Amino acid sequence: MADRYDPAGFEAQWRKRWKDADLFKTRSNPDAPKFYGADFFPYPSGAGLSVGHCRNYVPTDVICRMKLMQGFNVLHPMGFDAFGLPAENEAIKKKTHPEPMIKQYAATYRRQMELVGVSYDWSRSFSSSDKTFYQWTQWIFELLFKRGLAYRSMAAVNWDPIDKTVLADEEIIGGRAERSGALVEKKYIPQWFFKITEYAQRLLDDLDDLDWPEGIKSQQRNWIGRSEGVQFTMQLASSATKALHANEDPEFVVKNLQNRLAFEVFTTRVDTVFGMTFCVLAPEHALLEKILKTVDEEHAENVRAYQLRAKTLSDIDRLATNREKTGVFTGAYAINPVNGEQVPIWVADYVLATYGTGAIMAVPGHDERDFEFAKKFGIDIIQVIAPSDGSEVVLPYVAKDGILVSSGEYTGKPVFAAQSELGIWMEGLGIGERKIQYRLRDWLISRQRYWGCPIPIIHTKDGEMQPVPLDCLPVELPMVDDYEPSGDGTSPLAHIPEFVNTTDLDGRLGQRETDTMGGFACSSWYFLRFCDPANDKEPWSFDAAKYWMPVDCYVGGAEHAVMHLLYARFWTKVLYDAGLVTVKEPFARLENQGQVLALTPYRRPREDENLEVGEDGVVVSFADIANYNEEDIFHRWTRMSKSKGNVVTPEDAVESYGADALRMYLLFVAPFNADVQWSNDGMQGQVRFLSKIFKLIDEAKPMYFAEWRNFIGFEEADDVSKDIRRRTHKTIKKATADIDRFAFNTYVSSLMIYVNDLTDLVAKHKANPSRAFALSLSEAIETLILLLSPAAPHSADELWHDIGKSDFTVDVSWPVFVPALAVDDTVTVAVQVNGKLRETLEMEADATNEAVEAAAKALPKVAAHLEGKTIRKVIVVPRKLVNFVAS
RNA sequence: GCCGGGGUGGCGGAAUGGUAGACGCGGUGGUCUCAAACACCAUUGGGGUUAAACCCGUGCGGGUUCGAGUCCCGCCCCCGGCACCA
Repeated sequence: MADRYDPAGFEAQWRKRWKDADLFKTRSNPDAPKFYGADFFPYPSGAGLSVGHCRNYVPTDVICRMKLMQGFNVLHPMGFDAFGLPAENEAIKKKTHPEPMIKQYAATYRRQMELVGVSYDWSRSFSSSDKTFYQWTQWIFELLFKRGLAYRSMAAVNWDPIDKTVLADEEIIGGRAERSGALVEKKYIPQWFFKITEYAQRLLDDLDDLDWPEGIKSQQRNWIGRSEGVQFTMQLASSATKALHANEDPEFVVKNLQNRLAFEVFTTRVDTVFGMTFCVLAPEHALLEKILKTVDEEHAENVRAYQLRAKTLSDIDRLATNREKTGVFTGAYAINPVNGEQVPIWVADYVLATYGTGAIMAVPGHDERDFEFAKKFGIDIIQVIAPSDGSEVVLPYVAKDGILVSSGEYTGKPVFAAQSELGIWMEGLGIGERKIQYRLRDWLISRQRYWGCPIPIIHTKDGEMQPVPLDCLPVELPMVDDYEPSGDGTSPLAHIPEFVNTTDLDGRLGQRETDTMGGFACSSWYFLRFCDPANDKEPWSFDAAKYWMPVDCYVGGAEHAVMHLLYARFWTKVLYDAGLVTVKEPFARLENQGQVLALTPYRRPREDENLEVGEDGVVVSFADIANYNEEDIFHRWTRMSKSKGNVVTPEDAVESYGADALRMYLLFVAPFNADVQWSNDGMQGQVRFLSKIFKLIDEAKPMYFAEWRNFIGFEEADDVSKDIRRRTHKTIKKATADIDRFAFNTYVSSLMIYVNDLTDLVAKHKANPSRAFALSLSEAIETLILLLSPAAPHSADELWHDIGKSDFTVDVSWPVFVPALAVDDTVTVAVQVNGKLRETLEMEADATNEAVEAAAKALPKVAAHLEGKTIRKVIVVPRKLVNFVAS
């Protein structure tokens, strides 16, 4: 073996051997447990992979390789999220078609993934744009349609005037399109939705049992946004009857106003209902039309003008933070059902048409927003909740800790009691009900774009919608030259007569739906297809999904915390309800990797320059730095991206340092979920470590005895051999547990410690090794190589081969921890006086507490600190610590 | 503002309530070399000392405990998400 570590000399060779042996083909040993490890479905961008992407794939690979060695049947697949806007936009830009383009990009991704030695089973790979895949995406769409979970509805959508497409709410950041940066406009067109709201409660409840990061679960909970409250009816009082009922019994009033105009309000604070001094309708509220007919012209005019303004205001203006409240009085009044009081009805855009009922009761005494509004327009503000301790408060008092005041017969009741009693009272009267409201909206799936999965629906002459018969699927995306957005808001497919014109189930002329599905549809079930990717009869066989699901470990970026994961959970639940899968949740465990940041040079902007959003300087290329004054250049850690020119590719890294060094570096540099700062020095450190291992094994090889396992039990162990075995088994325990808990940095560090220790021991004993030493060293060498194998598989196989083995390390059993061999003979005991460390003490591991205490007390330093003091108490933690409490 | 995650040497980071700073990077000194790079050895939280002893140290202020980076209370700062959700 070369004494210099030379990855270029062996890494490629091993990759070829793995491929020739079809080493990573999914195995199905009937007696073995299964492990399904998956990475998020990547879009294969034209820029190719950076080392940043490897930060996702390498750790998943490590845990999958370990599971493989532990005897699991491992499903470790990779495929490509090929449909969607990014691909389409790039193809347009490059004046090519997305189909061949994406194929080529995917091939590059695959080549790069193979270059770093990731153990995917490529025989199971597919792209979401493959007919054999999207046929089943359509199949599932129809399943949803038939179950009443897919519907079409006229809806205000977010129109991106640059991409000329409709955006989901989630694709908009601060009123601008996430991708194009365009100011988003509103547009009304018919849209397809999935009824995810029907699953809101289950999506919320089932989060509890998932082994996911708390932050992600919490984001999903917020997104679903459950709130409990009361929805009740507000009757309108005409201005003529305004004074009429002022002092009458509320129940009488309510009963006698049944035929009037009315609207519903939802509140989570029904306990504050006696504090209502006005109510507010959203400008889009349907009832306004009717209300305006009952009021004088001046008020009606004002309201109409306000409605118009609200409509033309872009979302960015309307939702701008800290914006002053606006609104107008309608001239009409509504009746507070609990006390018969009449309150003015206002229109204001701080009430959202899309949440709750689009109308609220306003209690300025106990709600910040209502308070602000009342203050501005001079509306009464009254207090109906007071702190339990009787203290004075400044309104608005929004805390729920308190009792009701000035609230009729409810005065004196605690907030929580009043909430439930008022709810029950209203239910009894039939004017309201206790209700649960969700913030979650239905999932908008339509895209008016070409490059997506066609929605398999036929519109008949009578306006009926029929699902395309299952045996006619897939509805193929036609291969056309011109697929650019039509710019009129319809899909490019709408302009292809051969596609649109078809016959319906009854043989009459019909038209195909021309919208395509957003990419989230594909990524909501691809993990099921991996279970049975070649199936041409059904999307997956029940048994295959039953065997492999759920994904045991799902790894990807936290940026998909809400959308992808929520949608995939939703589809899984629907499929569960349909009896097609046996799991209610697709991903048992989720891990989010951190990003890889690169140090990027910037220059200070010139005075007249406009900066990119969120930037405080202009990116300069590394080559250009020399052209600027030193004081005008500064560096930032930013995400690697092509536009910043700071990308390090796997090719770069592998060429300079080797694939294993790259893998080791990514694992070691920081905890898995933390962002890391790319460093060539860090890479060099891993090269150093790997070459240390090669050197160690080269040194130890003369003492290596392949049959150690058959003899080690019969040889009397000396202190050194016991020591080696102790270190070996402690390292097995630590490495195994660390990989399982995604603590890859400490896994690598435990190997470093192990290598350092072994190197010292070998140097010390190689001149005169005992037989016991050689045997335990042989165990150590094999263990080291095997423990290294998931992280640095090329090196491990090279070393394994070098000590005379002919199999691949992934085919060898993972080392087994033997607790008895890891037990310490002697331990270091910390000796404290009054909690301060004064000395340490070597003791036999089985020394009694008394012996330890006596030995500790006898230590000169300890004795000095105890001098002249009385020992009040002695705390002995066996094998760890003695603490003398003295004064 | 609300929700979530964090704040530990020059840097990345270790640490079931029990020896803070494992492991690595960088630095310093040395060996090798004509020289450099690589590599190797030693050293490396701050103060203090010839060397020790000793003192100070995990964002800040309190508390619980024999003992707190770790638990509790109150703040400050950073990162991510949501943002008029009634």
